[in-house]
Amino acid sequence: MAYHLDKIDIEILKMLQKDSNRTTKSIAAQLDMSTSPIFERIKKLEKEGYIKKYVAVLDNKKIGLKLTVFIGITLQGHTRSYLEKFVKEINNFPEVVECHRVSGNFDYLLKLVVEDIEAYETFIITKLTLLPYLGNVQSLITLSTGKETNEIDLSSVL
Amino acid sequence: MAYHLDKIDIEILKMLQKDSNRTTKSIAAQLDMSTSPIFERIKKLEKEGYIKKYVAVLDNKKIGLKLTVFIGITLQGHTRSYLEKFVKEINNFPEVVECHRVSGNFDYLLKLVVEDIEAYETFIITKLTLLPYLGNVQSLITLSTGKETNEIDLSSVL
DNA sequence: ATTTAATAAAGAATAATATCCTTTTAAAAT
DNA sequence: ATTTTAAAAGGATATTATTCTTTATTAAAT
Repeated sequence: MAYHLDKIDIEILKMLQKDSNRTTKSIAAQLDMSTSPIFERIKKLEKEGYIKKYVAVLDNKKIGLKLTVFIGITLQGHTRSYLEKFVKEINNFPEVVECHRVSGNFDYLLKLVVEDIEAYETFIITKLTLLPYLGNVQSLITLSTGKETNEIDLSSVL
Repeated sequence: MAYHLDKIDIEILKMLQKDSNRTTKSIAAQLDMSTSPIFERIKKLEKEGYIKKYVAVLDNKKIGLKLTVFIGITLQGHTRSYLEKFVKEINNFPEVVECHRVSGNFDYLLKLVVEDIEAYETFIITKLTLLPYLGNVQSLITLSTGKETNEIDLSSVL
């Protein structure tokens, strides 16, 4: 039987996806509760998989990875085994942070984070175009980013 | 004068962007150091902005947000003030997790996380299409996601 | 309505970690 | 060689996470 999120769980998730270093004490204070139920709820949310992990969010640009690129890709073949192989290969490329199979004008949409245009081109030449069955490839180079977060909208849940 | 990252800093960042709940003790052990320099380095990485924040990564689907959509948008006008207004409006939409100004076939690329197709359509009708100067709008509906992370490739840095 | 059972919260005690401070080491510069 | 600087080590303290026990609340059953 599946565990169901209640209003308090949602509030906890909202806080933790904004700042996971919040202490149980501070969360408890905000929700007018004691620390134990907060602690237990968080543990349950982790165990049940609602919280997948805790990570540090880095400043890409400051660290030297100044370029984000989206790449739309169409494939020439669409056999199941090939699609799986394609995704598997893509997963080995550390520059690729996202890979989505999509409907619409492309088969796949990739998101890359790299140092600069040169690193991008190197990726295309030495990695991407070596994959077989590659069809059309169209890149969207990011000029500026107006919003970039991982925070999902929990207000619509429940 | 800017602070410069050395090999140890990079190693710390690698660990923390995989799992920010690692204790300084555990990081220190892995790097064969004592806890104090690790602690001080982390504080410096935070203060200098290399680490922007710590967040919990949630399981979108499990929580009920089952659909990711990318939307390519072209605008009819391109005055500076309008572009700024556009981004500002977009920032108020909690469904939108990313908004990039791009070169290529679109002016903007958005990433949305919503409950389902219905929520997506509601967004389009009640929010997106109300924005003025909107040109072409093209959606890529995610069918499946082969990779989705925030981990950037630090092996290329330094 | 009353009792029972089950669940969640509260409160207190302990263990582990973060945080701070002082000392030591190592490296660089004079 | 000596001085100066920065980083690391080591230890002490304050917070927090974690565990356990008790209390309260709710729902179910009689």
